[in-house]
Amino acid sequence: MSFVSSNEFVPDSIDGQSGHFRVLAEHFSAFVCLSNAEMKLLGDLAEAARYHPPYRDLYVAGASPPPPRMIVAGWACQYRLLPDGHRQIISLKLPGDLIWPLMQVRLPSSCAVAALTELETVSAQPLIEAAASADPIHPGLAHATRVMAHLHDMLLYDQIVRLGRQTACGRFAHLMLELRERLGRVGLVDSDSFAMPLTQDVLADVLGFSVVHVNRTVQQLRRERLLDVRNGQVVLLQPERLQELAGWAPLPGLSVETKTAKRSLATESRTKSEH
Amino acid sequence: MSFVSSNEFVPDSIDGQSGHFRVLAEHFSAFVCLSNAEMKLLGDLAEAARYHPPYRDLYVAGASPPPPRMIVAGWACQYRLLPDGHRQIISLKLPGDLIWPLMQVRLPSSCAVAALTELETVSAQPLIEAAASADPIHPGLAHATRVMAHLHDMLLYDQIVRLGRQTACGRFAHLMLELRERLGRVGLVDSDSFAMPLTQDVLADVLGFSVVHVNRTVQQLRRERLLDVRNGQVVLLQPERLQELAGWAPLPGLSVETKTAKRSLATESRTKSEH
DNA sequence: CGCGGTGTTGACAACAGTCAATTACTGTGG
DNA sequence: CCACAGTAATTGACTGTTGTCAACACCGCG
Repeated sequence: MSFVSSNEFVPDSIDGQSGHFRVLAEHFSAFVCLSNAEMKLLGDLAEAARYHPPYRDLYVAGASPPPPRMIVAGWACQYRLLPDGHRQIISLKLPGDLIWPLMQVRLPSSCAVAALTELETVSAQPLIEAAASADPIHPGLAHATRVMAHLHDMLLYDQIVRLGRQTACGRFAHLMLELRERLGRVGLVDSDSFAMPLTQDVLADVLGFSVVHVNRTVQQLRRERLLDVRNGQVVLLQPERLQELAGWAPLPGLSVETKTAKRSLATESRTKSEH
Repeated sequence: MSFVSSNEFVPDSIDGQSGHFRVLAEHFSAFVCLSNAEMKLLGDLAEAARYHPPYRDLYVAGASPPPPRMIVAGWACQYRLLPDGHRQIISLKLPGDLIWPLMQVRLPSSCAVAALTELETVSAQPLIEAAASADPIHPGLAHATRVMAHLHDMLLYDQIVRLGRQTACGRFAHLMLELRERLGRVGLVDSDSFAMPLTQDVLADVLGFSVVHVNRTVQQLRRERLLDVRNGQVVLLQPERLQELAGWAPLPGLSVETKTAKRSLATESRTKSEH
């Protein structure tokens, strides 16, 4: 899988096939130790990448779900259009991500999926089948795929918290921290810096802002020397302060459990007198 | 299952056991036709309801997930607390809903779960097992459970769109329409009116508002005679106008497919010149 | 009767969207 | 090499929305 096969239907190969395998291998290895047979399966998948041009819909809301695929290069998103013309991006899909998380049942989704950049995907059918099986041939792939599905849900929760309860800067910082973590799992982060091929227009639809306000927020974070976003490159200048600003907490169960004081709803004392 | 068994650990029985069975049966029947054996299984489950007092945590974020349970009476919610003391409710859990949607793998969730009212739940273990099995003994239960999991994801998408891109009134109206639909599936809606046992404080944390703004929004909708919320009872006065206001679209695949003009991201023309 | 929780209201300030214009960057063709 | 067009980023002015604070009304309950 280290050779680059002829790719006649791949106008601009974003990355070599070996890069595709690397993404898959790194992403799965982040959750589980794979056997040689499982590695080989990923290698086989990586050889049959399919190209998708940028800004093209991969799935239209309400349609019958196509066979599942996994991104090996490029970014995509899941989004919804409102009658008034507004768009909300539900989630960003990065290399290593499954495009349709819905694996339990083949029902149409209320969200469309579109490529945000040039995109290359491979079939995820074997992974889905492994994860659905009670006694899978490839237990490592099965487990990792289930973990990824769980992580997808956690990301949706994060997105809800961002949109519902965070300030502009906190929202932006939180998203950048999420991207660093996710891209880090597939080896696309280099010392708190990573490529983010999103226009401010797209960022606005992720964060629930107007384009202008995305810009204002970037300016402010830049002025305060917390992070820099420029030419599709993000640099986290002060990750610790960003985490504080964003109320960032690492996902439980993946890294070490943080023993921060957990306040329950019952004992919640968000009363007026507290301030 | 029509008799009411002695319930010593149920201080205030919200509803008889037969009511519990009714909720389960109606919810599953909304998606699939159940066999007699499957009905019997639900009946057995309904007899062993467990009581939870209001405003008590059922699950603390980061903890190891307990065995899955399904609500048969009362409301609960999944929520997250931020370091600054703010709370965001991720999703509301109504009668018929699974409390932990995460069925693929037993990993800790980043969100806590709390009862919002007096609550009664039954074990959902048989349902989870059926849904996980490739060749389940109870195919109806299996399929319905998978559909519910899918619906849970769709609800998260709706929540994201509400928080990200809808106006205050639209947000509120959208939530009320969602509740009508969900409660309608378990027979808890009576001609566009239903019980909603939520304080405005809780609504604020669902909708990402301040309490004051929830109140303002309710007032406005009431003034415009679109809906009325009073004493824990919601009345949708003009459902059609509310749907328009909320940009409401029925979920694809469940009811008839609406053939509204779908605009793709690629052909999107939300340009400046359009206005 | 007083108390605590909830709902309601008004005043004010902070935040965020809209509009419109300008600048920066890119690739194209001459 | 430059002019040009098109996209993206940036900025300022203004408006509308939403949060905060503070006070008050209502209600069930002891």
